Amino acid sequence: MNLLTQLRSLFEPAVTALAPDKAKVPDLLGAIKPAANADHGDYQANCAMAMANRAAGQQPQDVAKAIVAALPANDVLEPPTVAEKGFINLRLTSDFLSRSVRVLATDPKLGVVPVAKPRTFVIDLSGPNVAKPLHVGHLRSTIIGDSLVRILRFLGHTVIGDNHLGDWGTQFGILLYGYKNHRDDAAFKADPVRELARLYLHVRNLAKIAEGDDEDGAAGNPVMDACRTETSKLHAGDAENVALWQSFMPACLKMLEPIYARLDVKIDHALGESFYNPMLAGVVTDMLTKGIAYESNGAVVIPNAKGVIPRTADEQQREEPPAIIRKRDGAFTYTTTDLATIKHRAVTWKPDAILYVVGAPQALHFKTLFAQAKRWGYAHIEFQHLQFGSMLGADRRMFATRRGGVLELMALLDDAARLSLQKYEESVAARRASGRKVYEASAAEKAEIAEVVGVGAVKYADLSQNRTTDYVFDLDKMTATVGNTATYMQYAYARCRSIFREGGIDEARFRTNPPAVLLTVPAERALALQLLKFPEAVDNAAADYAPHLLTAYLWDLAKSYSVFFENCPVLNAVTPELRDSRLLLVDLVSRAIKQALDLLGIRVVERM
RNA sequence: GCGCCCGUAGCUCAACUGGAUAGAGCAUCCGCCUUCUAAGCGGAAGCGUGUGGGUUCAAGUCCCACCGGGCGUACCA
Repeated sequence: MNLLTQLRSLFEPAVTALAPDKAKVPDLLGAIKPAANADHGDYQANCAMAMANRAAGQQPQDVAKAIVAALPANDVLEPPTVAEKGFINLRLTSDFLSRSVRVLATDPKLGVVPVAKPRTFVIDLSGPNVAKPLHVGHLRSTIIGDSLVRILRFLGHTVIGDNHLGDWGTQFGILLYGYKNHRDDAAFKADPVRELARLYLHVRNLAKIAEGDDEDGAAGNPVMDACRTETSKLHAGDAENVALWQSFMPACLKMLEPIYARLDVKIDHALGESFYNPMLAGVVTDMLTKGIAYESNGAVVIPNAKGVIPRTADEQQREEPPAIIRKRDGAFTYTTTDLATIKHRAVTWKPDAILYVVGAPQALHFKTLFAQAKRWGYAHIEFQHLQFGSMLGADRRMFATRRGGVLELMALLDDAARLSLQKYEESVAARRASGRKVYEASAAEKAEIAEVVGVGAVKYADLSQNRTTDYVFDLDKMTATVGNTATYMQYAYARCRSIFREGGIDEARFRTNPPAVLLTVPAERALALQLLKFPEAVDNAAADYAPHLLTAYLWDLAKSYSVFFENCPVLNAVTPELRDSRLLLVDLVSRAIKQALDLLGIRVVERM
């Protein structure tokens, strides 16, 4: 049960009775929120200020008092206090917290109730270009998308993860050109993936010599022109190119498996650009027929989001460009593919929403795409471009394959695991030096810890921020072991488990037949409140499609637990009842941390 | 030129449909290991949110202008 929901329904009758404008009641109830400052209580109701009719001399404070007076009798809240400016401060009763936590212990979903109206989401995530190793630039889309899949699914929604592979684009023209002109047969036989990656870079470099830093460039670059010709031939069904493409694909797809396995990411479908290729001509025809697409300068285009196709030089200066869906040479574009994809998804899965977890540079593309897709017949679908900033190299420039030296994702994870192991060994050495008890992990356990902590660190670093700004990639910061990091949460989890292990206690009884919960000191109360906020955190993360709201919750929870851990002996509690109560809290904390981390796609270890 | 995103402590970032004295972590300084894991805990110091206006009972949040940065801007994806 979501605490906020409970509080809002408690306030609803009083606020409805006193609100001058009944239509605003939902907004007013929305102004009940967690206290900004713990000194003010657990929650606060900020509705009185907006309700007071100052013109009539009504003071917010008086309205607040009236609301409080009209609240139904309940044992949820201590008597609310009213602040000078009209804030109503709410503090949950200890009894309510105790009871609620005890109930929570029996709930496998930790208080999260399935949504009343499940929706169907398609989440477009990861989207690597096959034929090239994944690099750090794909990290964000993959793990943010995966986390959203997990969160929405946990809430009871139907979620379809779809990996829109780049398996048909210009990079295949580059590969075809490279393969035909520069291949090393022995290398291709030995490791096709590496050889294709080499060819890709090699051709880029050839083009770069002719053209400087511009990746694809305009007509006139002989190498890129040749590549484009290969792409066109492939798209036109040229037998040789199609055969080569087919021979490339298995290796390309196989290359993706280990990285997804290591990231613990499972994507339901991988319908790439090639899958949609046969539908593209039909899309263009249909859009032309329906009067959505037009011919312009020899190409077929759809209007910009405003519905305009700027034609004059002056218009082109002021307006956003249209999107080309069929080029002058007859080739289709990724806009065409995306339109076909929308149609296919709409027909196949009948989604209520399609979420695109794609970088910010594509904002204009999606703006145009969504606007015209709605006109095309998909106005009932919620389209969201969940954009994120680019990862920058140490030179503050965007990572890009063409510059070479791009950190491949596998290598990144190797480095992260290695760094994590190093930091773990240092920590163990320090503990040993100070005479502290040290858990002597076996080599196999150490390897497991390094992997779980290292990969977790990389994921958490990304998921814990919701910035649309770019950020500089810094592995050392990502694998930091202090502060708001995955390691801190994993450590808190291990400390929970350690208590049960040391005490030789089976946690099952705390879930099936929970003992009474005693909240005797502030650390226990704070922990209980934090545990009860888990559903709220999941709801918030889902509502905003923002995993970082979940990491913020985890951080608060783990911090509360660390304080509890310092102040509250569990196994040596003064009475058996208090011991049981605290064991219940510890078990719940471990479950909440594990569950929240799982929703982020991050694993835990029992000891570290 | 036009459009989008962004600008919050030295650094990295929060701040939930505008709401109380803008919060964390890192780094710095001080303190805490005979008790369940010190990858921990407690404390100190540090910003008034790029600038200038405006709206509002209330602005980091909304509006306008400007400054600074990033990205995009019809035949790459």
